[in-house]
Amino acid sequence: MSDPLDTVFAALADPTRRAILSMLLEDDMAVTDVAHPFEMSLAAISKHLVILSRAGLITQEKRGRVKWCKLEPDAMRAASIWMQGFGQFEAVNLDAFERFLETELGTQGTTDAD
Amino acid sequence: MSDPLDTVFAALADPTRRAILSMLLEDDMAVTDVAHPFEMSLAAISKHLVILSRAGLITQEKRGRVKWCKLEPDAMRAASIWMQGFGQFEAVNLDAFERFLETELGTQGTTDAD
DNA sequence: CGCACATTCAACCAAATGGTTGACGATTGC
DNA sequence: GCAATCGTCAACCATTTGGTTGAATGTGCG
Repeated sequence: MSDPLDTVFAALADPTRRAILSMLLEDDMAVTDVAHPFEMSLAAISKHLVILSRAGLITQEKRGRVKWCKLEPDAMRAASIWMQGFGQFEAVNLDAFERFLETELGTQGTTDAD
Repeated sequence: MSDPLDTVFAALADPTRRAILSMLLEDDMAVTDVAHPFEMSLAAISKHLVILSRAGLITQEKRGRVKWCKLEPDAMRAASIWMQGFGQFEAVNLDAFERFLETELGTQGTTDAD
């Protein structure tokens, strides 16, 4: 798994990780807070974050005892461009995108973070 | 793994499968011909094709004893749109795309189909 | 100092992945 | 009809993945 496309696509193949990325779209977050909405141990989330990190999709910066996670959307460029070569997709159809994001976020079962 | 994004991204995470998709970009192909450039058994390729099929990225039609594989780029739309929500990537930058496809194809070790 | 908190490490586990080989069911062509 | 070809199936294997728990490390706070 040396090709960056391998690691990026593999990282995106897991719904938990995609949900984490969606959360980080709103704001940087501490590991504990990332973990909060999921019904899964902190250690499991920590592993997911490592995978996202290795794929370059997030960066983590430790401030004090808290490690902050920051989305790095540029890591998706290569993968996005690769995919677009197949479909010659036009520029983002924002309506479709919004419906999609809603569906995606709405079906995670993780949405009722209080 | 019921979410279509799961299956599409997972399918794309493997370099052999991405190479197959690139090959199908040029033309429909029979399973045996898809397998030819790879140093791997026909059965292995057959499995990869099942995965691509289940992800909707290809369709297969049996004509006689030959099964033809056809690229279905529309299956990437959802995933592509999902990704674009993160980066607001512009529509295909063709230069960048071509460099990428070249890199991608050039690093597969699958290019010397005779 | 000493405890509570934030995060990772280590060991472990079940299930999935990516590959192999060999047998098998269709189909075609001599 | 029979042999060769196309492709999948089944069984098997090693490795990876995604999760668990419990201990360890590092940091802040009263």
